[in-house]
Amino acid sequence: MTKRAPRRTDGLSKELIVKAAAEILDEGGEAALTFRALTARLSTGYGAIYHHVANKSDLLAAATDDVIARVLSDVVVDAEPREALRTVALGLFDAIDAHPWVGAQLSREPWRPALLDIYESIGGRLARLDVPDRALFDAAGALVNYVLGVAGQNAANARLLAADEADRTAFLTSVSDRWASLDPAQYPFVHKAATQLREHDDRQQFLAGVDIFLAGIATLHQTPYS
Amino acid sequence: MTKRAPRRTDGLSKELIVKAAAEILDEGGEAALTFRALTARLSTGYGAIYHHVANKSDLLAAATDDVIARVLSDVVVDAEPREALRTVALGLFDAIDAHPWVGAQLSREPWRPALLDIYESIGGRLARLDVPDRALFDAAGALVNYVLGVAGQNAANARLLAADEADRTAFLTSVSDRWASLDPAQYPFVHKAATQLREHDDRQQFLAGVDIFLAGIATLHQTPYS
DNA sequence: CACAAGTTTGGATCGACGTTCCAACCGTGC
DNA sequence: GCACGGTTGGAACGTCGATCCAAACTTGTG
Repeated sequence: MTKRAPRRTDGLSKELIVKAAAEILDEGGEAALTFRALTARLSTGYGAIYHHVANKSDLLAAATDDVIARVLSDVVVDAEPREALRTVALGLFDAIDAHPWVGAQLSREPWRPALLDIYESIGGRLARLDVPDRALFDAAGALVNYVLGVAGQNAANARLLAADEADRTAFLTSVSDRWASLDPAQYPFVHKAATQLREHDDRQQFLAGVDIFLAGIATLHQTPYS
Repeated sequence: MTKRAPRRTDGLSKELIVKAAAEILDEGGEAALTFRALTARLSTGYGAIYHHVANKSDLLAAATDDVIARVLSDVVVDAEPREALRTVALGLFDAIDAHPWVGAQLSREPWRPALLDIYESIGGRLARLDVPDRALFDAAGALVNYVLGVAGQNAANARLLAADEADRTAFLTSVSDRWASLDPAQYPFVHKAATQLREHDDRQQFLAGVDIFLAGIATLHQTPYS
């Protein structure tokens, strides 16, 4: 006669579950989020969780929407558009840097509310930069895709680094050495870039990319579509 | 007494396995590639496959390297750099469009040979565009990340569309309708962009993004780092 | 030609995962 | 005090990647 565990007194809710999921993701990465780990942390069963959440994708999407919404709402509304765009981009970068699983999720299921908000936040501010209407859609898509690309890279890096700073520099020098030892005849660019790879700062490089993009956008007024 | 299946006469090899894996991926998407499906197609056992391949990541990476190497080697070497860059970018786009699993893999494990070749191909041609040395690294990173972002998006779209053209337009109009029905006060940009979303061409939009980056990169000569 | 050593293959098996299903539990209205 | 529906806990199922080992073949050596 095995007794059943006592029923929880406080009610469960989707928010509670999403919060617990985000904690697990932050602590152990994407691989750590399993329904078993969730039931353990919430001391409940599968049934309770599936009653509030459709499936694992739903859970990941909800957690991602949470993070992104927080980032975007933090940006001051009436800042100068060009500066606001850099703030939005950097905010997204930092959030994805702190929660790499967000980056992976954004490039895996891009049709959820989180990406909608990102498009609005970026596209709306581009419009205030006097980007011609016909180019606005393409420009917003390009910038969002650049952010998503960096997001995916960050997530991938976090997946094989244990978020340890010593690991990071060790990894960077090891890759840099491998790049440097490549045949300069076959890989001239990568060979030369090895030094900069070791010394570069992800965040600064990301911002440099945003600036390149913004500079490209600025040329769109002068030379409208032919 | 169950007899063991007869041993295969022709030898297995990593190339053969990678080829079979690529076929399965093209036919059924990423979810279809399982070791069980592989053993069935090659009519062999798990042991034989694991003898030539370390694990599933290794297999996916090898298949991806194959596709990317083929694309990059097709680009004419001595074309005008600016045009060559557009050719490289479009080649990558088309390859990822034809094999969406490549896109997913590139944003999941970006430290493999495939990405190295992409960096070389793009960075090398940027160097011939007289991009200043100090900006070259950032510029190449930006362009590669843009390509990776689009790659991830393409892979995600392919994951929920069955590669059916009718599905695609139906999906596009359905999303477009949802965008159009959003509150214009809360989502002014997305609301307005709904029409262009329905009518847009992924390939052209991708190229427009490449041109924006190239235009931004062109400004780097005139205003060197301060 | 024999036979040992090494390589390649086939498939049983393992543990973990997402998900389904259902009995037990509890609050609420009658 | 009793039925009923929204909730909860956990056993069970099917599938996956991966491991492991014996059988089947190849190669080298005398």
